[in-house]
Amino acid sequence: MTGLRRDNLPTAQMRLVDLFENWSAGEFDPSNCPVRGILDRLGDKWTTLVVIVLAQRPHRFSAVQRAIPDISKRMLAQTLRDLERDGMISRQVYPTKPPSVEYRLTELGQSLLDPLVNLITWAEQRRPNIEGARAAYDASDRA
Amino acid sequence: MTGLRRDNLPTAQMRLVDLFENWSAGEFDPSNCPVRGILDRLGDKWTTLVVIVLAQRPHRFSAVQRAIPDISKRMLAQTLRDLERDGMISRQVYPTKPPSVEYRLTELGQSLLDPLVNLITWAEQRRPNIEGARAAYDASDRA
DNA sequence: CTCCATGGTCTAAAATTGAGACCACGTCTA
DNA sequence: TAGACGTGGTCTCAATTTTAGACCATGGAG
Repeated sequence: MTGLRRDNLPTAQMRLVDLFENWSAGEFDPSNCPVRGILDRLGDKWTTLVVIVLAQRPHRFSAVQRAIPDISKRMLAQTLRDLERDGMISRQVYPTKPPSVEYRLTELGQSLLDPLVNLITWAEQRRPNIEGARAAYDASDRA
Repeated sequence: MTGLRRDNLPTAQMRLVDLFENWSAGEFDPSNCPVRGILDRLGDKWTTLVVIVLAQRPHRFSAVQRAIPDISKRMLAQTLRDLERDGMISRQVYPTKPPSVEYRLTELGQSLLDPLVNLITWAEQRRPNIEGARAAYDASDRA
């Protein structure tokens, strides 16, 4: 019940309602939702950070590691592999001794930068709100 | 070497370069980066999905669970608690028997919808590219 | 009396992640 | 000539996180 009144709804919300209805219509299998499969990867804790680093300029494996000191080699290798598989970055091997490998954003990877910057900008702008809310919550008895 | 030429750089990338330089300037401690703390939560695998569900309308605990069948109660409870702590959703208890609890987006939560929709739109538009890249990668010997 | 639904918590098992050793190779230093 | 170092990783084992599902108190319906 309580159908949704779509008038007076902000644009983003309306869009989300539409999306959700479409998903639900096609017997929405959340674990099969393609958008979710993509969003999941972005939420990988390391993925966005690596993309931001590669947005500066192409990096070699160990340069990325230096830029993100607290990533383990294991996860860095995996993150880079996943990003390459998704076509977001390219991997170029130079046959020097020892061989060096350069990772760089593809056009697809570049195209992620716009929405990513939007999100970061939002996080920056809303940071005071969020930190305030956290402090208030922690000060209350629920903490 | 290869300092960055900032002319001819797309806007988003330039912005990211600036951000990164600011971060690095202040002896960038990635584990202390506030924006990262916020982005980490959004990448929580369940967080965005819950936000999308609550963007439709307020939901009760079990309604959210029905909307996202493959989330465990434990993680749903935790995700909702974290979102409440961050001031993104509000929790309203109605003293019915048994008591029911309603979760709804706050203004802060609503404000996330815009960047979130951008990201989802990007994912939708680029889905063919990404799936194509995945198929190509898996078909190659690296798989 | 029994079953259902409410909003969770708790425990044990499964999955993911992290720390760090290890590798082959060549080059630089002593 | 012997070590040590840097390259881009992989491998193993331990620590952390997530999941599945039992459980709880309450009250209403049958």
